[in-house]
Amino acid sequence: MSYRCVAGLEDQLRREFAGYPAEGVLVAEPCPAEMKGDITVNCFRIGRFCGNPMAAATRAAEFLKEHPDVEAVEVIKAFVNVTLKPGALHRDSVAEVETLLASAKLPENRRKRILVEYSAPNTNKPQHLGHVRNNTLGMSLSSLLKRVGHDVIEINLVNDRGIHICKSMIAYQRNGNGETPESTGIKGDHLVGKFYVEFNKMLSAELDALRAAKPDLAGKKDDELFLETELGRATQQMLQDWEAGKPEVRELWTMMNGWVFDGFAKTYERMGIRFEHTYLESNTYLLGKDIIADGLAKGVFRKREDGATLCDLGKLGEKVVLRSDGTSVYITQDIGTTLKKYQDYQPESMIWVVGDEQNLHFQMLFAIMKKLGYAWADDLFHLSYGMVNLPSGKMKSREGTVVDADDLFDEMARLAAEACRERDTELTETELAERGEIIGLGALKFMLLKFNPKTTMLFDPAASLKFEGDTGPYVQYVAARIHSIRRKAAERGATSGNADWTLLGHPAEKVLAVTAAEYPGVLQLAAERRDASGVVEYLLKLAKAFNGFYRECPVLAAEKSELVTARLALSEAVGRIIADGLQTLTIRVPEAM
RNA sequence: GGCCCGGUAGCUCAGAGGAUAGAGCAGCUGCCUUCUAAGCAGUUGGUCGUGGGUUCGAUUCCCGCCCGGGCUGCCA
Repeated sequence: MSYRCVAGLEDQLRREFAGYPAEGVLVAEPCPAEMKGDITVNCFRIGRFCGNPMAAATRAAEFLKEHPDVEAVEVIKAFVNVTLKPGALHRDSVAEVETLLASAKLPENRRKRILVEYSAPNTNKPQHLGHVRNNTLGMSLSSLLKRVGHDVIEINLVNDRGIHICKSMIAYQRNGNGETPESTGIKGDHLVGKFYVEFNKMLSAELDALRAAKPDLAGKKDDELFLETELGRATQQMLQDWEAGKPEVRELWTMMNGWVFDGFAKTYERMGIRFEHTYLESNTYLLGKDIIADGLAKGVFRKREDGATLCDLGKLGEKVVLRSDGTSVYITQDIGTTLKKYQDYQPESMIWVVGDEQNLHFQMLFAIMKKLGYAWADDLFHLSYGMVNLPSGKMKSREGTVVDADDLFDEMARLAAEACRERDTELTETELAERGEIIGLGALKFMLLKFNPKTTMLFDPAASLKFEGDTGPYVQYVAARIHSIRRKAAERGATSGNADWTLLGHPAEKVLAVTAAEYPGVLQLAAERRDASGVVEYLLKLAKAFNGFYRECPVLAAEKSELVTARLALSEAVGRIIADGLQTLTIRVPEAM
């Protein structure tokens, strides 16, 4: 979607200047509010193709002045500010909104099959705000990539085995008294998490006692003393029993993991997440060893004197890929799992949504995959995101300072439902609950997506529970307002058919249309950067432009019926874009607020 | 020590070489018999960490330094 007069200008410049690129370089930008004009053509960008920026601007202004779509042109430095005739402006922006929306799709030859892995929880405790950020980033990125035409496969890789799982199991064995989610009414993941916390308490107590009894150990760290404790040894033994397939351990593990999976399913459902496939680490943790043997034969890896197998990664350093006893390390199974994912789905690109503390790990993983010679290893991407901190500092599971995902959802939904109740006393409890869910969860996701993924963000619960200002509900509110206008228009028999767009020459109408026209470009740029935060910023801008229009230009009370029709058409077009944008971010759109 | 990320208004954050650096919150002023006030209009608030360099032009790119965070295991 582009403005005809700008495309025409580029064609002209191409004829006049031999060096002018075949692919368009001029993008019409919205003209700043304080300047006269609808769109701006920035000729600094094309200066080098046309002599210099000023010459380009002069030539552009000459051409645009004569163009039938153009009402006025003003040149300031190398900026050419163009005032368009309303009919032309709307024709090139919102008049055919379905065409505009469709133009966000990439051409077939640029679409890819992309595997996105995210969430990757452990099954020893419920999910917290950090997971919510991960889940939100992963699902929105997947949705965004699909929106521009890619074939996206969303997968999860659950860490369902290991020493941390055994910790919850040991505590349950000792203190569980046969409790179940059914008998206690506690959501399965929370019940298991309770025993994980209990384990850590018991361990702390034993460590304290140990240090008191043996002063020579007092200076050692908790990790170093783990196997000095009875609890630690029991946990270690349980892990070995699990690996050996000891029936009673496997049985307990299956039961407790089942509880956790039931709990996670509810959390995912509430967020609107559906994975195409969930890999279990208990099935994949042995993968990779055979590849190491191959790599060793090919000379990609080498043996160190002490027997460990390692990979020399130049600037990144050396990475051990097999211990001297021949067992796997973390990266070994990641190598194997990466290959397995490729074999299962043949993606052209793979994305991992994982916290930034694993930046080095992924650099090494990708470097190793390349050294192993896989052609597809050039398109592996770590979507690295920063931690979520609280005003009180970092979240720490052991210190009980985490913000629990389910509790947070409940609180957001409850407050949103309260606000709905104040506005409309007629609503039933069911309706309130539904709206609270849409608005509360929408506000949370929107807030998490507003930040650039890599920034370490601060989550202020008090501020986040407000629904005013640059928030999801602000955008949802515009959707609700538009819906309300449409409903009332329908009641009065007004329609948006055969709109005469030439009537929409009010500055607020033109700004709204110009802003709307930016949407496809915003989606494509966001997808290219693999960062949905641009879409969030854009929706706020569009919603703001609509609110300006809403104030300045009454729709249903316009002076004449033709103007009602045209403004209704503009409102509906904007409503379509807002809904499309929110859905792309996996945020639901309320009909009323 | 080395590598990576960050430092922009009181606070939280946008700004991928371009116009006089933006938004929200907080503060202050107004606006609900008018399509939904979760809204709108206005206003206060800045040596863009710092010192150099490249450029017609630098918050943006390069180098040094300061401050904060992460990583730097035969942990995951």
